[in-house]
Amino acid sequence: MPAPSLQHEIGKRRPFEHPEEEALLNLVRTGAALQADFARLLKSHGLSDASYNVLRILRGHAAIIRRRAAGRGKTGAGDNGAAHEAARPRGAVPSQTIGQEMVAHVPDVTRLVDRLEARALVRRVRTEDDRRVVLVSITRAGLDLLARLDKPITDLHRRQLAHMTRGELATLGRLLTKARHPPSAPIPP
Amino acid sequence: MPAPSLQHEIGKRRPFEHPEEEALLNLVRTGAALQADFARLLKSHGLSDASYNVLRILRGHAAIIRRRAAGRGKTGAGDNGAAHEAARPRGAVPSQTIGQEMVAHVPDVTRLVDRLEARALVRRVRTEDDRRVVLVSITRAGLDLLARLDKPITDLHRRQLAHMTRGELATLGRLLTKARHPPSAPIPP
DNA sequence: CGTCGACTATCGTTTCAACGACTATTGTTT
DNA sequence: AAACAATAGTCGTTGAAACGATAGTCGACG
Repeated sequence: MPAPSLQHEIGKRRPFEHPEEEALLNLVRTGAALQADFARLLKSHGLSDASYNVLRILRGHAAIIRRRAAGRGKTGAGDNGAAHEAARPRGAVPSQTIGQEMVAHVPDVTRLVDRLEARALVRRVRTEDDRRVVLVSITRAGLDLLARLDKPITDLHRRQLAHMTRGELATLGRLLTKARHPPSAPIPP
Repeated sequence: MPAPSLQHEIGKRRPFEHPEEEALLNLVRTGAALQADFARLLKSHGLSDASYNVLRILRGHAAIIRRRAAGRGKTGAGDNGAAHEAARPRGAVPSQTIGQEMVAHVPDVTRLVDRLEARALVRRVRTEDDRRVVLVSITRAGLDLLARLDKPITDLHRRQLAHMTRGELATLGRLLTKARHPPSAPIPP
């Protein structure tokens, strides 16, 4: 069965006037469809897209600390080397950093962290240095949840595009990156 | 300036293990970024993505009626031929149809139509035939709003992908369509 | 040393989406 | 014809996103 045309798919009665419009709609729809499956998987574990993103960021920073410590040898330098998650969490990042690294700009990290903290997936700690900032770090429970999600997510991703060849994926990636980065400045507000 | 790699863009520290994962993330992110500009344009006119979609659907159905009437000659057959928007609206569709034709599945068309009706962009009418169904049709104000949006939207779309060649757009479109339609059944619930 | 300006995070509020329960109406079955 | 199931839409409620205003804190500067 050949793939149905986009025009037919959305019940459009007139063909597209410009190839840019068709490609754009195609791109947005495809992205949304693929992400919908992803979001459904997350929701089955009680996570939204944004909250999952926060957890991933926090795990990433925790991993940095862990790698650095490992590189310096078993005995941690400077921060000392408590074996398990200490009261002073390693890999804690200010809320602001979370907001910057998120895929979708979320103007209210506080509420997001609130909900995660209520479920004990993250932890909040105030620093002595700068009492304005609140450091957020992922807890053991949060790491466990992510670990449980890793395999299903990888499987889903690979399954979603399993029917594409390596060459197609490479071409697609190249074109997407180019599409996202116009030579001129991004669209003005 | 070469396009920055996706890996660097999201602050990822490890390269992607599988090309599928990278392509997928790239696809989702690109679609979201492009749609964000679109949503911003809509919002500047007080419309959300979903409400715009509803209006487009209604206009599409109104256009069908208009085209049919024109094909049959000036004197409309069956539905009669009032010149301007009559009290009994042409091109009215049940709410259920709207829900089916929308790009994103919205489980509550009622509220969506509520808000549009409150702004006099659509109109609700009950049929005599089946008193359960509510027919929705677009008003003159709704058509005007859409008309005002048409050009900016087309411009935006073309601008967003203006730096791609025809060949690239064609290839991108083909790969996207293939990506969205795996040979196997879609991802199960 | 006190004040001003910039910054960080939180909170109040409004708006919207999602899920489910519920009412009204139609067609079907016996 | 009466009971039944199926359908179309509405409504209540919960949860989350968006926007703006606010309080607390730090650094610089007079």
